[in-house]
Amino acid sequence: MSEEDQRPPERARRLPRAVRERQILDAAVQVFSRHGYHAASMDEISDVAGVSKPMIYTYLGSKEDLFGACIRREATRLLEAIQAGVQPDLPPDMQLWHGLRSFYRFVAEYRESWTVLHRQALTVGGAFAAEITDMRARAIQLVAALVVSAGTRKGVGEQAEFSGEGLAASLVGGAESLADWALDHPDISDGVLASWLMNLVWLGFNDLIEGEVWKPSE
Amino acid sequence: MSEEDQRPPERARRLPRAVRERQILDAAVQVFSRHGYHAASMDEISDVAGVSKPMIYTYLGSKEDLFGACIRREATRLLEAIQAGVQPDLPPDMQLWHGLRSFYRFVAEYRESWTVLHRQALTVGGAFAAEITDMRARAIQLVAALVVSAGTRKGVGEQAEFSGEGLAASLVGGAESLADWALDHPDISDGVLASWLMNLVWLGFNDLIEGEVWKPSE
DNA sequence: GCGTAATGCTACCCGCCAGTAGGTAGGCGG
DNA sequence: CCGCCTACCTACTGGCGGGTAGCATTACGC
Repeated sequence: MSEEDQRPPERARRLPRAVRERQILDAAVQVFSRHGYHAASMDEISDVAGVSKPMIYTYLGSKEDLFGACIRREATRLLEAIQAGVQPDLPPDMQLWHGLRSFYRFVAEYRESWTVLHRQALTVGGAFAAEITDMRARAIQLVAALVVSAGTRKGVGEQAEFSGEGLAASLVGGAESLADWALDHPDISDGVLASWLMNLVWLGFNDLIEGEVWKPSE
Repeated sequence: MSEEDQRPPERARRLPRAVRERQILDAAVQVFSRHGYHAASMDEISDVAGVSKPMIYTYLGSKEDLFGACIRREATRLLEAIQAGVQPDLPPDMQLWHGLRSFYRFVAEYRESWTVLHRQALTVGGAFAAEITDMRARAIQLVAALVVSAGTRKGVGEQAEFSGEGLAASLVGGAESLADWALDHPDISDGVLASWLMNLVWLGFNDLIEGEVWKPSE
């Protein structure tokens, strides 16, 4: 055996900073999504990224900074994915339909991003929890606006049984929960998932069991 | 100043084991709900409980054991609270209504229990996540049974647009999410919360914006 | 070639925290 | 008043993991 064979197994060497940063962020999202913020170790992240630990610190700062960078990148991805799918000039139900489809497509494709944002981010006390809560609140406001616009279009104001924000909160939560459920049922398409939710919230059980069906109006 | 004044501030002494265990569990739930499993320290728990650390280990075992004990106690409490409220011989919508009310009453009264069960338990990998997921799955199955019974009663089978389990998952998720939302709006009564959700899932937006209202059939 | 800056590493420090060793004190039967 | 058990404590250890000091190596401009 010559010493030539002894070269270590092809660890990519001397890459530009931007590329390394992306590798690190990818690894971090993966590890954070598996273990959560506190149980994740910088050593494991550096390992998965194929990079030594000091690199992470020189490029992206402390563990908290790194987590923040992950959260912000994935949150941006998610919001952009949804906004790319929605068309503002459609009627409310069709807007909701497209938003939901984009959302479920995103969750299926980037399940680790979703896990970090949904499950792990809230468990880190302080600034991040606030940031995530804020983002979620904005999503709820958005849906609430949709709901209220659907309502006022028909001339219905606020009543005791009809709070836009409360309804939007349940709807968003229902969508999120169905996303979690779908993680364990990967064979169900985003269209079907969105369809279930549309039928539930737009028609309600009462109409569903009468045989009515909501369908996207071409 | 006599030495009499120097006695340490009345830390209750020589209590029977059962009482101490309850104190410890109460403290643990409180601390876990604030910081999550990993960020919570046994020192803080022992401090809050008014007990030294070795007591916890002799009475309740390791940190993981302690967390398990918390989870199981609170889960039992929650399930019993809900089952106490529900009456099996009522029609499906009224069963759901009573279950929801009990649920929201519980969350309002024991918000720390709810936080531990809902937010923190999933972040501990391994056996607990599975345990919680199982419990949640049972809840979903229960609701699914309710939904399907409401459906078959009307002669509706499974269709592409109507999956009992998927619908139940979104419903349970919506209920949980609304519970979280309600934690920030403590002035809203459990009845109102349950009412919103009933109107959403039983009637749907389409009927709601037409002015229809679901009310408990007393 | 040759400085210089960017890329990248090994090897360490140190604080925090789960878990424990070993001892004290109060009640209780005799 | 004497053993003895149970309740309870102070004070420690061992290691895990965030963070860093200091050095090696390559690219690149001139």
